[in-house]
Amino acid sequence: MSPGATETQRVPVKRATLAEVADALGVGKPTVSRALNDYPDISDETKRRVREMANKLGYVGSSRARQLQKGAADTIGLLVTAASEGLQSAYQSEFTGALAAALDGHGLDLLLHAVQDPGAEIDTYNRLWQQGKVDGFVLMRTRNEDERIGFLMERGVPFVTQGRSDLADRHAWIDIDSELAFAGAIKFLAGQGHRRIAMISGDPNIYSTTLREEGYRAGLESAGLPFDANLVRPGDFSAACGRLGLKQLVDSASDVTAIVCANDATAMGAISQAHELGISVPEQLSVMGYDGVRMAEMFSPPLTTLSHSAAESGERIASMIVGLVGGDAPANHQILLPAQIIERRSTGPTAKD
Amino acid sequence: MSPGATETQRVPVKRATLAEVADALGVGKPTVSRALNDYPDISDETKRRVREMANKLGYVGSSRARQLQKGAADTIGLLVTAASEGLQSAYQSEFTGALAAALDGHGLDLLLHAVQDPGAEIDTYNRLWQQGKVDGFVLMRTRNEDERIGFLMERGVPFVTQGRSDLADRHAWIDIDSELAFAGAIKFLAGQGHRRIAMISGDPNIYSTTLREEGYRAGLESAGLPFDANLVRPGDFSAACGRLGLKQLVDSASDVTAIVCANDATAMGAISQAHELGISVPEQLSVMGYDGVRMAEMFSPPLTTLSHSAAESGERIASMIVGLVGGDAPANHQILLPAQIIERRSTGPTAKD
DNA sequence: AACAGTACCGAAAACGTTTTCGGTTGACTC
DNA sequence: GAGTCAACCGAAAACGTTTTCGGTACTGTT
Repeated sequence: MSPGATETQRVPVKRATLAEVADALGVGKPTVSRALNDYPDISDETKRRVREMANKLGYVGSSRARQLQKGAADTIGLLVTAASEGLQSAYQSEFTGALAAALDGHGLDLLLHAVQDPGAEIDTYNRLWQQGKVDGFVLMRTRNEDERIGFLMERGVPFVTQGRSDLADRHAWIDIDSELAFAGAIKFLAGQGHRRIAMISGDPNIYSTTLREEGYRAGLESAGLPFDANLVRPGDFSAACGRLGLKQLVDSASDVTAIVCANDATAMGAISQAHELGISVPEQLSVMGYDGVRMAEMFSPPLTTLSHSAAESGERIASMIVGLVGGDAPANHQILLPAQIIERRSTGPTAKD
Repeated sequence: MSPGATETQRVPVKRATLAEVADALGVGKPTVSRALNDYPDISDETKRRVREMANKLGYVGSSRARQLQKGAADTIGLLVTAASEGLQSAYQSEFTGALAAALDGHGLDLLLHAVQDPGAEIDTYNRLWQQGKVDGFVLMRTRNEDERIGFLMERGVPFVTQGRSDLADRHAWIDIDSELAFAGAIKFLAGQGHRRIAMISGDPNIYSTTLREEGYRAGLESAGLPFDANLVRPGDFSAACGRLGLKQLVDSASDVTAIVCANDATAMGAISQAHELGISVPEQLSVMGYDGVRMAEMFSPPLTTLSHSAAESGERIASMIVGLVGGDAPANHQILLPAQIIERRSTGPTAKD
């Protein structure tokens, strides 16, 4: 009804400020601040009145001013490199979603940054930290000689890695016991009669790749099977390398009856290639994945895989980073979670033998 | 080697401040500020000296203080609802990665927030905006009666939606012409001899779902095929609904020879179910997806799909939101992009007929 | 020699919180 | 009735930038 009604549409509604709430109530700013933050030295009656008025005015404190004063951003940074997998990988994105949800539970937001130029990665960590846009970081997929870890450790920046590293005893991490998992996978396959079990591995720069290969090797050994270097093909966690790896294995080692893959995407690629080559899964060839992404269940055939929970990893990491930002020592925050075999229909007893 | 070496580990390195740079140079703070921001009223010589010293001291301006003064956060918010697909969906996560990368190109960061309780969604938009943590939003997957749109419009908050809405002429959006795309898909399938073409649709709450169905219908009409309501099955963009939908179609309309799906995940689910039922794709049944996610290529059989580029959508949206935050009128920012058929091996000429 | 004009720079205010430190009130003790 | 103590609140400073507004010094003009 007011004459200026039409204007309100475009005018960016001015946010209420702390001083306005204080003035409206005839009290001081600190009183309002402390009342809203539930300090003990404000009477219940005053708290009630303050909250009421704040509500009435639609007051929401400026996080910008709060950040400046408190020195905290209530935000955790997560960098993905556009070049490498980043959010392209199913597991990584499931994990990212879970992490964001878990952080929300702690009142933290997640700052997602995609770095284009790999050379600018460290700079970006530095900038986000120095600028004060984040209170800490989560690092996905630790790498061999991971320079990010040393960089952040030197500066005392709180961070948690997903995956161990060479410096694992000195920083916070969460990881899946992939070594044990792959050893278990071999045992499982050997138990189904497989004798020639190949592996399509992951990106050699990723720390966990070596562990997975060692698990494969250990599993072979404990099953009394010989290790044959020709049976482990390099990869990069993509579906494409699964296709390629399978092709190579078929050409060079046609007696292989089972393949374990570094992750689900690779396994799907391998199966897809097998189908094209007229090899039926699991009748002629068993294929196993790792991670247990949602899509694995819907693949054809549904994928047998080594599953671990992105939601749990996300929650544990969220708790950890909260602790670290609060001043906890990193060495107290190290968790190794197990993966478990989910048997579906991409594996089965071998026909040969 | 220095005696205090071990201490540096934990001491949070104090960040250099603007005043320190100014003092070190014997100039005033505004000079440093303007020099670093390349204002014209600072001599080149002074700029050089300031930059040099800033570099030497490792100075990186506090974005907290800057935000408070400038009133901008240089951050765009993206909310995903944990309940619905969120980052679980392959296309959504590809798009999110692309968006983050594109925003980076404009000097913006992306704040990713996962809302747990759907009822708190609007509150979260409100909070992030009022707090000043973000300068604007990107909304994924517009819904029917999308309350977010009205809420943000009323408050003059800059935002871009991915997908149109009832209020499409009054806000900024980018969308794929899915109606045209699905009509094209039907034409394509009809051209291969298919006469009974079914559809497994998407989440009925999502705005685009209706458009896709209308495209299906229009395609049928222009191919001279009758519309049969029993041939369109409801869905929710998941692989699970693809499985279910296919099962139902096989049971109730066994003469169907082709199916278009609301997205790739649904198509993969449908194919996986078909395989289990002993139906071969594409010999007995053609299946088509939508979105063109990366995994589609690696599926078995590789998926014929209506593809559109997440990277392009991300870039266009990034440019748009930059403009809007800068004060552009929303009505100038509306883009409809085409999808194109990528023919792979999940479709083929029908055997019947 | 006085003036206008230009190029460069600095003091102080401003952004909106939280913290520090002290001040006022009333109840309670001896 | 002076003194002590708790409970509650406010003025001013602080966080680290950017903006406003003006000031100085020099150049060139009359």
